[in-house]
Amino acid sequence: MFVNLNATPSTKPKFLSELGSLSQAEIALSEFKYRRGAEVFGEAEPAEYVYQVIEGAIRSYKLLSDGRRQIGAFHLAGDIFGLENGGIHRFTAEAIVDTTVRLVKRVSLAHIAERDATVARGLLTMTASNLKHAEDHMLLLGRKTSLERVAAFLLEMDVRLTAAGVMALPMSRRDIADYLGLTLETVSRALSALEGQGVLGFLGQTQRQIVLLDRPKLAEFDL
Amino acid sequence: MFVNLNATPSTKPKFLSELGSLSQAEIALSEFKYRRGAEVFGEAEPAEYVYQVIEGAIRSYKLLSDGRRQIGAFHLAGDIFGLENGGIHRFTAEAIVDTTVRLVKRVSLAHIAERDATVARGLLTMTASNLKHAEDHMLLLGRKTSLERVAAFLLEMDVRLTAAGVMALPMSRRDIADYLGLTLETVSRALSALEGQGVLGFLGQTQRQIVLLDRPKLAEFDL
DNA sequence: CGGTGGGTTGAGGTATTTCAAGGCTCGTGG
DNA sequence: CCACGAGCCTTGAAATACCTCAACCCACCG
Repeated sequence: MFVNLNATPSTKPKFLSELGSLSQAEIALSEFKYRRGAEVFGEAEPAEYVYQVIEGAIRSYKLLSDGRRQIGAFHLAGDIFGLENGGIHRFTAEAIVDTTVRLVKRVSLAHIAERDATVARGLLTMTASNLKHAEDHMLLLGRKTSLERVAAFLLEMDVRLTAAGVMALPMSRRDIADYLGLTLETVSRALSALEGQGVLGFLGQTQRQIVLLDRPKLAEFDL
Repeated sequence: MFVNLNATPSTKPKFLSELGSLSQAEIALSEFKYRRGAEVFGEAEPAEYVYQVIEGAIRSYKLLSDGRRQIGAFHLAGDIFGLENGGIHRFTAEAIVDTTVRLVKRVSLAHIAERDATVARGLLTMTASNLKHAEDHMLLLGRKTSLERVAAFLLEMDVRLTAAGVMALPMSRRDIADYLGLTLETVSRALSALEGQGVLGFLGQTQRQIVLLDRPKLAEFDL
């Protein structure tokens, strides 16, 4: 669709080594670029590739027939996404900002896993780690208050993308809201509340750069 | 703790064949019985066994420090649970009613998967199917209304345990509520509403036996 | 510059929770 | 055999956390 591609068969199968430290088998690798907002793949589409974010950020989500959206995960630099055991994608994936991904053909991966137990174990480990994330997120969505959700979100992102003391969020308030099962206003209010309590501060006026001033206090909100 | 055990080393490794049609390797198998309310394993405990429900029902859940509970799944006859890739349980599992389980030592399973690709694939398939369930449940918890959640729950249970036209739920309203991220009163009201609309009816006065009178109409509530 | 895409904040509305009362079933013990 | 309490469920009324609607601000961009 908007697949603003930029085919660049890479020569080093570095991707594999990320995928759970695998063998050095040769696999067709390419890099693609997606523009902000572009769809990488759609829910229920056959899964032809597995992806790794090189730079940028991806959201993967499900939609209800009336447009309600639930984001299941954000994928940041280094993350692998689009891995499906059955051959069908169960989320739609979109670039949040301009994003570069590396990709491998799913079938060739399955092929390799067939004879290489290390690769097979890597696939299992990745699936299990996605499962753990989903399980924790169920608890958040089912039982946590808005403040607790936002605090948990900040703590999660802090680990994943704070550099030089500041966390630069690629996603909008709406994205955060759809990840946390809230509205964007509620997210905004929770962030303001945390700012008011001196737990965090904003940098620049775009409000996407956050400095965590009091991590221990923030952690108290995340039960 | 309450492990009301009833050790009975089984002789037929039928368990394996359930686990994704695997090989016929010999594995130590046992059956255990848990009384209603008994804990099978606790969250964060080392995972020594993998379990299969023979008869009865299990709930697995997470707790917040203040007691809020989120049930991640119900395990009914035939279901396998407690499978962890890392060696630690991420849920507490309890018997909802008197329950018989079969169990295998986790390590021996991992051992077998090491050399038998079929077993390894079975583990991956199971993990992936747990993941799919969790992903769908995130959408439910994050974005569906109480009526939609209850409708989805009934449809899920209908597939899994309706016999002779009636669905006999093993779990209480509180369990359902903690599965759906609601309160027990809200669940009760939603069920009453569906009954009022002629979508379902109750059998007996324990209210745990449900007859689905209008499946298509019920499905309309599940977006 | 005007418009568009965020973001914040206020006011009011509402779905769901909380609190409370009452009913039914079942097991236990007098 | 009946009384009693515990567990479970339903229903009503009141409270509230979050949502909706709306106004406004700011940055960015053609």
